[in-house]
Amino acid sequence: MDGNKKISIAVIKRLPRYYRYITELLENGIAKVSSQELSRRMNLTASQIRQDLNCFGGFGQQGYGYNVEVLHKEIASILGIPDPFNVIIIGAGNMGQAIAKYENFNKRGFVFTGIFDKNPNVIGQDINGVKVAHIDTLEDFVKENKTDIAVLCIPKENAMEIARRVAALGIHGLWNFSSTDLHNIEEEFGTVVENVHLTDNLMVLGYRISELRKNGKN
Amino acid sequence: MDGNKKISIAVIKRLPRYYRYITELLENGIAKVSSQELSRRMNLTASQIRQDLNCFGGFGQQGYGYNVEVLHKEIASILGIPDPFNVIIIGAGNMGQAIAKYENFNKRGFVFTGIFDKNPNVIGQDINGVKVAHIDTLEDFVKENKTDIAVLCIPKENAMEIARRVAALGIHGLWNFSSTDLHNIEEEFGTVVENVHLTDNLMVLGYRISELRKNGKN
DNA sequence: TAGATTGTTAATCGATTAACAATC
DNA sequence: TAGATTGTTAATCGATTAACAATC
Repeated sequence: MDGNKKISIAVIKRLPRYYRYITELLENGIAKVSSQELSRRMNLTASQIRQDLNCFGGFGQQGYGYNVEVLHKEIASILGIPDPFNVIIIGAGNMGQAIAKYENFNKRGFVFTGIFDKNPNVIGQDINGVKVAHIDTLEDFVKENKTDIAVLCIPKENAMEIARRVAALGIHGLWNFSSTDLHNIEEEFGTVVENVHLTDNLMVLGYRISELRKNGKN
Repeated sequence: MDGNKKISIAVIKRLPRYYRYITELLENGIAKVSSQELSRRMNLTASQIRQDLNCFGGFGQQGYGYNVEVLHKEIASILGIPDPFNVIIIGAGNMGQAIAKYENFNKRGFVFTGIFDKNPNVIGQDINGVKVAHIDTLEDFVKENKTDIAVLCIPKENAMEIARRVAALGIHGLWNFSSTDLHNIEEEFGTVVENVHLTDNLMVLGYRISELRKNGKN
């Protein structure tokens, strides 16, 4: 009765990208798109696009293709954009501040509601309309303000402790920028964790450059 | 004669994570580790660890396991850590500055050498020991200073133009933070591109939270 | 109706896991 | 030598691609 056919993470990771392309088509006033046309633009196979979209429903029409407006609305709804997530940031250092000021998140249904730190020098400072609060006021804040996601922009040494504190408050999503893995948080608290291991990603780039030079050059 | 068995990207993406764990073992003075012990710590199968490491060589020893110091050195070498990459940043906005100030990159062999912008208000400003230069001086800078990687921290509207400009200068790696795909750059210039689509990643988190609430709660 | 394009099943490909012989 | 654990081959699993009947 619940139709849970468990969609694979590979498909889910492609959704935001579909959303970007469909939004662009919509903004350019393009009314319909076929899987073939979209495959050309996105550099995917048409087959994969049809498979992916069909995980969520038959949004297309045989002989016609996909109505861009319909598809845009459907993907937005799948991604939960219609009702926004409230986001707090833990750590008002360089990365925390950069995220707080990043305007794109708003457009995608993420609302920045609070930022916390333990450093007295930044507490009270205004960042994108929100005052940095002391980390010890976190619990009170979350009790009074619906909070969906906490962004961890803190050194890895404190990451685990803060993650447990945040998860214990019933916050359902953790966006982890501290370069460490948050073991057992998902299992223990049922909190969802997404990691942004920037250094890891940069190292992959480094590896690929080395390969390129080894193979391409000589 | 070149032993190019083409290592899959899935394996390469795990390398930095292996490196983190091995570094930790090394710092804790642990001399040896078996694939089983590592699998427990990293939450991977021992089989996968052995397969992965064997793509690059037989670093272990039957009946013993892996010598941590050896393994650390080998992975570092695979990732090109021994000889550093010079990195410039294009765009001195919030994200560009956060990256410029991020200390972890240094430890992993990435050296911040320049930062460029077109906004007169930030040009000349000192960021982590480097002065923001005008984007028009980019070409001269690269001619005089070996540059391996350019980080794009600019709005998506300018991303493609700047990417082509950077690639045309012979810079081999592009780390793209502008939320757009840099079509054809790899093919046309032979430049390696790694994308950090932060908003995409955040949207995946949003999706997973929605699923959690739908399935877990009722 | 004829043409186009989806939705969906089947075939292929690649990545992960299991098993075990080699060997320290 | 006996025990442990790798390196490596084979089996399994899952994701992508191809094919085509359904249908607009």
